[in-house]
Amino acid sequence: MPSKSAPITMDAVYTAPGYLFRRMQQIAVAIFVEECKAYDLTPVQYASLVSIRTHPGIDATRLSAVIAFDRSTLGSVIERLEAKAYIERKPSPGDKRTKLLYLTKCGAALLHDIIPSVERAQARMLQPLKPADRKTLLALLTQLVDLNNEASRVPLRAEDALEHLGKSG
Amino acid sequence: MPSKSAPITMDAVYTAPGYLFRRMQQIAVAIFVEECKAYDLTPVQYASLVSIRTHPGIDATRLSAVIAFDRSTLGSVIERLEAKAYIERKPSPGDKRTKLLYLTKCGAALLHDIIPSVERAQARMLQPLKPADRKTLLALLTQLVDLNNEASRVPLRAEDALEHLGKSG
DNA sequence: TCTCGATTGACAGCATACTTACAATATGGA
DNA sequence: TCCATATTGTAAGTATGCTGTCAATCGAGA
Repeated sequence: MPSKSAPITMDAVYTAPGYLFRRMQQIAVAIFVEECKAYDLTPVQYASLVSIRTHPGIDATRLSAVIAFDRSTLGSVIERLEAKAYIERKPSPGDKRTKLLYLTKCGAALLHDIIPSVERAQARMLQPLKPADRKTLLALLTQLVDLNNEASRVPLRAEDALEHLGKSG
Repeated sequence: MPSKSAPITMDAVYTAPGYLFRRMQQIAVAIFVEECKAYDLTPVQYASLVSIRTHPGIDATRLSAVIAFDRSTLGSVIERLEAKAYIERKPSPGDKRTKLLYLTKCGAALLHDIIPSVERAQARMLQPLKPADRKTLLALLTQLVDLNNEASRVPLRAEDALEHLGKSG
């Protein structure tokens, strides 16, 4: 029975998974922003651009499902990307409510140019670990994120992206 | 069957460490908030309370170093904790600039009561993994966060907390 | 066809998380 | 002592990330 130490020490924080996930996310964003400084693009904006490129003509709601990103927040992200002329919003011919998203030439060029920086950032995040440990961590994290998908407020729904192609198939 | 895959697929996002860290952080916060719903306390507020309890009379700047939390953001966190009467701010006798932070009786009681919920939340985050994998993931993550400490905008400085006890040593 | 429930984008509001800037204060060296 | 420099809390501004709500619109069933 440790009588000298306080009933609750900082270990209750430092060793908690939630704290480590928060710290790691902070670090990951800091590294990403630093590597991509020249392009003034955030991780979320990058993920949005990649998704729109992969699914041209996707609407905002489906995009939010594809990157597991809150629908409300995504509105302002799209706004900023449109302001920077990286994407275009066009009214849907079939549905007056939705606006379809497309990459502009400028956005496609940016995406092409930024890839080396993004890859450098992703590599830097794991660099302190031994190569074998990097693989292990990524595998466990992929597994955990997948198995916990429904626990998040905005579960990933990758298959939603296909719906705008037609719902027959 | 859709057309051929685009030059950049969503894998560029889904398999990136940064994306996995962001997802896992989202999930962790969602689980924490859900488990602690009855107490209306966020993860950051919880970490702040534990730190103030461990280091009574700490000031805001040092607190930010102890939980690796941005100094500016911490201001509003402290404000909210004070508004809920969980902590008190008292002017420092020696330094007119700083305000010292103390847990109130109400705050101490809350901290005592919320612990089971917090532990349930932390357990739930890793629950989908096998016990051995949980240990591995935590160990690798702890290592990675520590080795990447300087990469974050607000590096953890746990030893800073001791300074308010006197700088003679 | 008409109406009810669901969907969509927009908005307001709260809580992190960061940047820069600023005034008040403290500290160390000339 | 005086002054340059540093620290502290605060604030404004930007960007996630979530909760609600709302009007417009759509779709399905009576």
